[in-house]
Formats: sequence, structure tokens, C-alpha cells
Amino acid sequence: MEYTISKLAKLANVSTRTLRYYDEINLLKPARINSSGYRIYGQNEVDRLQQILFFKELDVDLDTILSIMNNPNFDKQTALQNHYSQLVDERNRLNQLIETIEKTMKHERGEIQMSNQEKFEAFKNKLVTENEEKYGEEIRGKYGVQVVDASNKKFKGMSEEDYAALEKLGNEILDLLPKAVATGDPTSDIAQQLAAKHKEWLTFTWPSYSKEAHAGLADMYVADERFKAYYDKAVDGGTEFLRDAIHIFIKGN
Amino acid sequence: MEYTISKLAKLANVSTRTLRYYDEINLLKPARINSSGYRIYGQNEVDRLQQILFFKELDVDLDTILSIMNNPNFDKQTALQNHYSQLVDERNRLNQLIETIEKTMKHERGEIQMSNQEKFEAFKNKLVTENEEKYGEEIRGKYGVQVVDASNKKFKGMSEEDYAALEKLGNEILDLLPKAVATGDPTSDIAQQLAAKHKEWLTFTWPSYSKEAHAGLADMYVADERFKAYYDKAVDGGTEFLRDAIHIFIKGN
DNA sequence: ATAAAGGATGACGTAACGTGAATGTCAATA
DNA sequence: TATTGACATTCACGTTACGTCATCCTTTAT
Repeated sequence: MEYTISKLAKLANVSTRTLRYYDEINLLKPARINSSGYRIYGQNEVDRLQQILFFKELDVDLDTILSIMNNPNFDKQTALQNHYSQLVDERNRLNQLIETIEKTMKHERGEIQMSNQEKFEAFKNKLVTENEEKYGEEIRGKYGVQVVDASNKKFKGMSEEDYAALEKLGNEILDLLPKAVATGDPTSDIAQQLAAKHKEWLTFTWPSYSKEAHAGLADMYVADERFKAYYDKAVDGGTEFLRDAIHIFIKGN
Repeated sequence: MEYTISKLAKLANVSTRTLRYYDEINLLKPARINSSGYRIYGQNEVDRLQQILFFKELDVDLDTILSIMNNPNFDKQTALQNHYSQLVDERNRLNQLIETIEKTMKHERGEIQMSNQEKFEAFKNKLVTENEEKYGEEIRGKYGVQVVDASNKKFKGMSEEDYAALEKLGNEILDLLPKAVATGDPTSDIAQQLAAKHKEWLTFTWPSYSKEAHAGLADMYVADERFKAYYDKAVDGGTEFLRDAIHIFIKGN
């Protein structure tokens, strides 16, 4: 059986360019050249190509393959051994890399976690501070001056306008809350408006808004007497209602 | 702290060519160029280079590193994830290769084993043939004509001179054996000379001499009545003595 | 007869530098 | 002060294993 270059290429699943290149570097010469200058390959060449591709599979470079195939006394066993060691080394290197990346990713996730945690704590402290400003000494006595001062510092970055807008939003929420509770339905338009406004208010100081965090905060309102007092002061049962409205809100958005 | 190109190169353990290349592809520009056209790097550049090298460690290509470093909103976590998957894939590929090589090596060792086994069988047959020539019909009856003929063919490659030399060695061994036995000591000089000569004789027809094979052959002499008869004919207890001498010989050589 | 398919030979491009060659600059020494 | 050696600069070619044109020739099918 004789093969033209493209027949052989298809047979072995390589490109014709590859075969011409192998010819060029004397790795695989055609059996003969016909009268039109076409490369013609025979069975020997097919076998040799199979051998070449076998070594290539093993990531042996062509130069080495050339040595292997041209030197009959070439110690194939030793060559394989060497290549084997290289591959194992390479695998070890990869394992190292993979481990490093795993650590890095874990570390970064940890940082994000920590940083979110930190932000959350700071945020909580800030709310405490605000409440404190409104309700005075009794809270300060409970949580100490240091915590409050530290949290104040963390949020000093805000501009006057931002702060004013934030205040406005806060007041709008307090205005809206009794009206929403009056509907008795957390899914009502006005209740959902309330939740939306709360989100707006929240994103003002919380850079990375997420539904989970929003829901968590809503739950925290109910669980923490200080916040409960703040919202319940506007209307009785206001905190629970706000929480329910928020939970419904995040499911629909 | 400012660094010239070679200072930074040494610090980061890269070549100056690498730094010039990074400059060329805008991956790492020097902080400034001094009046003589020298590249001057500062602390920022050191840090950036560390980052670059970190990614390089992870086998990220320079083009991607450039994107990562130039785009501050680049999602590092996702990038690492992607790269991580690639590395794992690559490791899987390597595992495949390693497994294939292991199989191949085992297979080839198997072939060598088999071929050695075959040679051993053939060798044994040859000795039988020689004995047969000396002791005639009774052995031929035991082992059949076919085996003998087949083994004869296998060893026809030997030249006249080789064969003569081999015969001479064989006779020398038979001459030496009674004298060695007379000393009563397998560690004696003459016994060890005997063993050495036996090795010489053996390597004549056995291309791949090994201590283990030599010892194995010695044991076989004692276990196989035909060989035992051959050596014991020269001197009583000669076979066992030869075996002991050989065992001692291979330990000292 | 003509067109499509397949063959051949250049020759450039790739990634990340290594390795000169030719030339300029700086600090120290005879 | 002149020189030397270390260090700097910019070309520019080489490396691997082909991919991808461009240009031209041969075979096969219609």
C-alpha cells in the first residue's frame, strides 16, 4: 500500500505540514518521490510514523525522537526511564503549583470573608453609634466608649452630602414604615417600596450589597433589641414587618 | 531604594534580558530613565515584578499577566480558578502519560525477561546437546530430538575459532576441578581460579552475564543429574564444589 | 476543455527570551 | 590623565514545531 502525503496525514491524524516538516528535519523521509515530485510513503513509513507519534505522546521532543529512532543501539529502556523521571518531576511541580493556588484562593476567600466580617462589625457599630446619638447614655454604658469611637473613625470617609442623603433616606424609611404596616401585608406595593428604600439606604454605606447580607441584617434587626426598639418606636410591630418585607423583596429581585 | 537593571535582575533572580523584554512589552516599565539612558527601577517596580513572577510561577503566560495587572477590576479569584482547572487538567494528562510509560516499561521489561528466559532455556538445551554428544543415546531418548535440534539451530552463530576457544576453556575447567577439590577449600586460590574460568566460559555464549544468573546456573548444575554426572565424572563431589566456589566467587567480585 | 482538488516550495509568524555584535558610560587604577 | 573592566544601550538573529498564506504545478472529475 502506498500513500500520498494527505492520505498518510489522514491515516495518522496529523497535518500535511507536519509530514513535510518531518521530511525536512529527516525524521520521516518518504519512501520515494514520484515523477511529479510528490512524496510517496509506504508501510515502513507508516510504522515509523506510529513510533514517532508514540514518543510524541510522551512529550519527547523531535530531536530526541530522531536520536532514538536513528540509533539502533539506543537504550530505549533508559530513555524511557529518563523521560519518566522528567514527567514525574513535572507532575510534582504541578502539584506544588496546584497546592499554592489552593492556598492562595483559600487565603483570598478568607480575606474577603474577614473583610466582609469586619465591614459587618463596623456597620453594626455604626448603627449602634447612631442609635446612641439618638438614645443617649444608656447604650454607651452597655458597650463602652472605645468600640464606639473606633467605629466612628471607620466611617469618617463619608462626605457631607452623602451623609445628608443618607439621613434623608433614613427618615423616609421611618415615614414609610407606619403606612406600610397599616396595609398589614408585607407583599403590598408600599411595603415593597419600603424594602427597596431600605436597600438603597443600605447600599449607601455597604459597598458590596448582597441579598444574603440584606436578609441577615433584617433578621438581626428583630433579634437585637436596640434595633427593634428603633423601628418599633415608629410603629408597633414595625421591625418584624420590615424584616418580612425585606425577605419578600429579595426573593422578587 | 533605586535599582539599575542588573541590581533588580539579581534581586529577583531573572536575567537583564528578561527585564528589557518586559519593558518592551509594557509589562514592567522602569520608574524612570536616567540621563545616560539607563533604566532605573524603584520599590513599586520591585513589587510589581514580584507579582509578575508569582503569576509566572503559576505558568500564566505574559499576555494574561499583562491583563491581570493592568485591569484593576480583573477578577483574580475567577482567574485563579480558571488557571487552577487548567493545571489540574495538565496534571491529569501527565498522570496518563506516566501510567502509559509505566506500562510500556513493564511491558518491555517483560519482553527482556522473556527473552532472557528464552536464552536460558536455549542455553540449557545446548548443554544438554553437548552432554548428549558425549553420553549418547540415553539422554536423547529422554528429551526428544526436536528440542535438541531447535537448540542447535539457535547457537549455530558461533565461529570455528570461538568454538575451539570455548572447548579449550571447558577442558581447562575439567582439568582444574580435581586440583581445586583436592584443596578441600572453595575459597582457596585455585578454587577461585576455577570459578573465574567458569565465568569466562559462561560469558562466551551468554551475552548478558550477571551474578544472579551465574549463581543460578551453579545451583542448576547440582540439581540436574545430567550436569552433576558431567562434573562428578571428573572428580567425586566436583559439582557441589564448583557450585560453592562460584557462590563465593560472585560475592567477592 | 476546464475547474476543482491536491501537491510543491518558499517565507513569515508564534513565545519568551538567549546570545552575540557594536557601541556608549561609569568608577577605579597605573 | 589615559586606560581598563564592568555595566549599560540598541539592534537583530536563533530557538520549537509547526500554522498559515502566496504562488505555481499536476492530477482527477466533469
